[in-house]
Amino acid sequence: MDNLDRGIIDLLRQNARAGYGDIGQEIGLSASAVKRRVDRLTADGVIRSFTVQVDPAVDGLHTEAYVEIFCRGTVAPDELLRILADVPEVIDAGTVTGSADAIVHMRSRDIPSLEAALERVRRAPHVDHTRSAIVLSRLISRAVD
Amino acid sequence: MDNLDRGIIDLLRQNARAGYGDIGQEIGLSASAVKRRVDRLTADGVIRSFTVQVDPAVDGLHTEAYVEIFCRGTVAPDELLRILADVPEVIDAGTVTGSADAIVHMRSRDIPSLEAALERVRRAPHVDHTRSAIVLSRLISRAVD
DNA sequence: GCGGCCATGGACAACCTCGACCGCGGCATT
DNA sequence: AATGCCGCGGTCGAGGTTGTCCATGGCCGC
Repeated sequence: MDNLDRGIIDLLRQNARAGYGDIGQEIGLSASAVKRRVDRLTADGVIRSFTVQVDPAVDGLHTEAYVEIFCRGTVAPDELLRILADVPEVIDAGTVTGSADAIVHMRSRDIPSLEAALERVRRAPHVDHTRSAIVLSRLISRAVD
Repeated sequence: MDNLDRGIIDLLRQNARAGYGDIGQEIGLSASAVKRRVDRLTADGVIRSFTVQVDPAVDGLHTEAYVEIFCRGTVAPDELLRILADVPEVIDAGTVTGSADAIVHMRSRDIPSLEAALERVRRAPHVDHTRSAIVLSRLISRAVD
């Protein structure tokens, strides 16, 4: 993981379909050297996946919420992960400091489907209650993963 | 925007470097038809960009937090946007229902730099106070934008 | 029915990918 | 210093992919 790798990743972030030759020309490497490095970065898990950013409105995913999860007793992160992994509406989630056990970012088609997804989380074992904040207007969306 | 387009986007989400021929075989279209549709989707802004998902730990961005922002009086979303756009640690943010005015997802190198970024937000005009939940362990990270 | 419109599939040249092979430089061992 | 090893980059060529062209066929309004 050197400056060359970082340069390759920067370029791929801008355009993941860029040719190896083009990338190489940019950072001063041959096409095959670039491919080798990209393969290595992918195998090592540095590059998790090649993907596309799609306009969320097109998916009809207008409705978002941040949900705090409060559990009964102590719950291992693995437990929470198993619950949340089954809910596709969950975009990102993590256990947190503070009174809540976890915060979950959800995105859904509309309020009813968001409510349905929320209900699935609420019904999970150990989950005591949740506290939702529905997103009114998205201000910033810079997330890359 | 039909089922074919949706199929193409689904496949590209899984692997943005997939060949047009492969995609076509999957959804029942020729390579050229697929390319045309991808070009159109890109031109129309449905596909915003082709990108890579990189392990955040590699960037040294280990530290995350969800921050609720409470303002004095009423603040227009534009105002909040201007404040938050200047803070690169902000990954995503939105105004929300509930007692907080906005929720902000931040990612930073370490606690001190997170604190510094938080301080910039707190000092902004109209911001009364904030409430932070630092992420202990990331459970899910499916966000694509 | 007819013409225009649009999307598809096929064909082909240009281009890119990807694996094999080779050379170079650093490093440890002898 | 010489040797062998290892990682890394360059070059090359076969095979696959891309991107453009054109002909075809469905669909709609006239």
